[in-house]
Amino acid sequence: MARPANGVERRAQIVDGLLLVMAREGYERASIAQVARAAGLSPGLLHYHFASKHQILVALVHRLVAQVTARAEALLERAGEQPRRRLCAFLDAHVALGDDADGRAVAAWVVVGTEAMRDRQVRALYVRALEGSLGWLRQLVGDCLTHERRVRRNTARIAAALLAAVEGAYRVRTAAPALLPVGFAAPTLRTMVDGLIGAEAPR
Amino acid sequence: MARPANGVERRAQIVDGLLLVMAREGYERASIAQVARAAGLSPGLLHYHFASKHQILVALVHRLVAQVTARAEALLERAGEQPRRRLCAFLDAHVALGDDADGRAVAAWVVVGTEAMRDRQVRALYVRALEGSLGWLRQLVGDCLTHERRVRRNTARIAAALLAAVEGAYRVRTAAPALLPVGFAAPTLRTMVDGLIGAEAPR
Amino acid sequence: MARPANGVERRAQIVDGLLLVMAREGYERASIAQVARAAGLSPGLLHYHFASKHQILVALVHRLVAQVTARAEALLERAGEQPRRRLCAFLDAHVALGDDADGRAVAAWVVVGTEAMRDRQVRALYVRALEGSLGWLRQLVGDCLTHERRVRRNTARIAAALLAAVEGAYRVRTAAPALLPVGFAAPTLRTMVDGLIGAEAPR
Amino acid sequence: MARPANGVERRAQIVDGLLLVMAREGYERASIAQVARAAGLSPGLLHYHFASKHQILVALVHRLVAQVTARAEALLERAGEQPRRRLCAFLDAHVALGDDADGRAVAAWVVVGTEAMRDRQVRALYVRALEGSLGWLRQLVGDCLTHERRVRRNTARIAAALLAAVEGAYRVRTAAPALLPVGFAAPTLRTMVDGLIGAEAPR
DNA sequence: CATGAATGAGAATTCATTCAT
DNA sequence: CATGAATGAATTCTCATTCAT
Repeated sequence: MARPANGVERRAQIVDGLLLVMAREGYERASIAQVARAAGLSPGLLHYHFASKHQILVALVHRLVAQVTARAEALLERAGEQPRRRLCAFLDAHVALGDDADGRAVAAWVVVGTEAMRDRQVRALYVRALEGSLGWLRQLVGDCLTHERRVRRNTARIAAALLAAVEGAYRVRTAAPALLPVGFAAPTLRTMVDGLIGAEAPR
Repeated sequence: MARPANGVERRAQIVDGLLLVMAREGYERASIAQVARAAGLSPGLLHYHFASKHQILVALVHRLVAQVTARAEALLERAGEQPRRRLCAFLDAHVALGDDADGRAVAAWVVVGTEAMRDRQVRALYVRALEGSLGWLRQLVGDCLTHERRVRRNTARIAAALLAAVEGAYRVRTAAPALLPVGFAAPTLRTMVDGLIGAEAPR
Repeated sequence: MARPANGVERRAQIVDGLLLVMAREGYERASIAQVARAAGLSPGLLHYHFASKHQILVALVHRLVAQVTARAEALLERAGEQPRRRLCAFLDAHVALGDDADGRAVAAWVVVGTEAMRDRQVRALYVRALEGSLGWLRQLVGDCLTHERRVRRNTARIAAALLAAVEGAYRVRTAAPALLPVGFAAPTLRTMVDGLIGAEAPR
Repeated sequence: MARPANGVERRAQIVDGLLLVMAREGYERASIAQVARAAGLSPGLLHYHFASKHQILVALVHRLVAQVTARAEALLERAGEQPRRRLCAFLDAHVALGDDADGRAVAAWVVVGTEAMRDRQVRALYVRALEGSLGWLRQLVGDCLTHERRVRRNTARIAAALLAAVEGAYRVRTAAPALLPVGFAAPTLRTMVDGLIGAEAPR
């Protein structure tokens, strides 16, 4: 047999490279050469495994979405049955990020959101991801309200507020980390949950 | 006099051009030629009035900040004395945007936030702007709590949550307008205010 | 005023450069850098005046067609009324080419014909040019037959035969000049005319 | 035995692949990867059997020449002794091509002719092929004239005219099939034969 | 023989910036 | 001030060729 097939690993390696560079430089300035260097590969190889730089970006978006989804599932698993705990676990999965890798993933996600403005395919994936999150949030918020015997009239609005706060926290932390330091977003969102859920009238 | 006004107008025209193109294409892809066309000027002239493309971006950031500041001041002026009304007026100044020009300004602001990741100067301005907003929010939230005789322990956190929600609303609306349509962010933020302020314990 | 507008001349210069290089190397191998050098311009300037290499090719095709058309018109003008002389003048305009510039134009035309195989736009222009020639040939051949009181049944076929011979003469001369030396194609085509017209039955 | 036949087959397969792709894309744009795919082989294998892409082209030229030669011989065989019939049989071998494979071979031949402009080796083969055809045509035209007791002064010219018409018919049919549809070239060439031979003076 | 990953040179194209007019 | 032509570096992408397996 020949040099063993390694398409999957290489692609992952390349996507990692883009993640790394993009978190620092943004998408446009993440040149193929830089990404290749970050991945420890030759520039030509990137185009052997991906048709275009754009396709690497698409693969990266897929990966970021899968990552946060997996994280959320894991935390929900451990969170048990209590609705408030589940809601907070879901939010933690998104914002309670600590190490450098997380920071870079968040930065990359911020860049992705901006690229979504002008790129159909990225936008479609980005919107789908947000829709997914919004769906989860509605479910989890609704569960809280039901469990606490409160009116559910504002479920959608509360979910949207939480989603916006999560996305905003990413942005703020990435560009202005001093304003919203690591470990600050999670309790802030808990305050939001307490306020938003707690303010709903009993049924 | 060498007509200094002309310089000011021209600069404003150019900044407008960048705003327009950047809202569509992002910063890197907003070429000088495109910006010049959008501004109705010749490409060479842009480098007569600005030393570099980067300086146009800096001027644009200044302008976006000034715009939203002016807006907030105007709304606060009209809001009267009632603290809740003042807080909501400030938030409205940020998110209750309706026409196309506003949409483009928001999109440009989102791009600015992403450029802040990699550009010292833009970051400094962006952070200062967020700090300014955060300061106002702390003040206004604190006023509400004081006025309603509630504990002020969570003031900073509530302000941060509102700031994140505002920035997040920009992002979501720009890339996924269907999820957070125009006219939706403002009431959502009012729900947040009601929840976050109302949940604080009486003093 | 600024550096004087010179778009037309520059474009012509660039098209000349492509003609020169393409006659030697073919279209694909005629790199922008080579064409620029041949034209005495910087590579970037080619893309200032043309959106793409392909557009230079299109402009070149237009020019080659215009050139041979002008040539044919001039010769027909001088040929007078006699139908045979007019037909031969038209054919001469196509094949009685002598100097180096002509040789390069013929070589470029051969390359164009091959590019027409895979390029819509070039094909459209090439086909239109051949249709034009065929139209003229039908007219001129028909005139001969009428004037000599012969049946006109084979007009189309004779015209097609002459067109094929002309295009074939280009090809053969370009790749194998020894087989069909300069100054040989014209009398050969006269022989064809004599044979093809002369063989038609009297009416 | 190390299965030498395999090598021959593989080489033929590869040449087929080039023929296929080249008829569509031209030589430069026929990438090794495409040719390999068309041949159902792996890219690496092409360079095991051929030292370079160029060598595949050379092999293809050999094959195209051999094919048309074999075709001509077969038709001459069946044409019997009558000189006119033999001449027409020879021309038919070249232009009376009907199926897709023929069309592709013709297209490839057109490409070869253009590559001959800039490639010594290809030019040598192309010229030799044309010389061969021209030799045959001179012979066959001469036989006709002799048999019909006509002067042979124009033999070379008539042969050259027929050769040009054949090569031109290839070109026109490939790029502008509507102008010279399949099944049209053969009778057109017969008209030429009739005209050119018939016009020669009796001896 | 066969595979397909890997390389690196070179291609077209873009574009901020400069500058002659 | 204003123009738009000109430059050259950087970028993405292609591809013949090599080579480890």
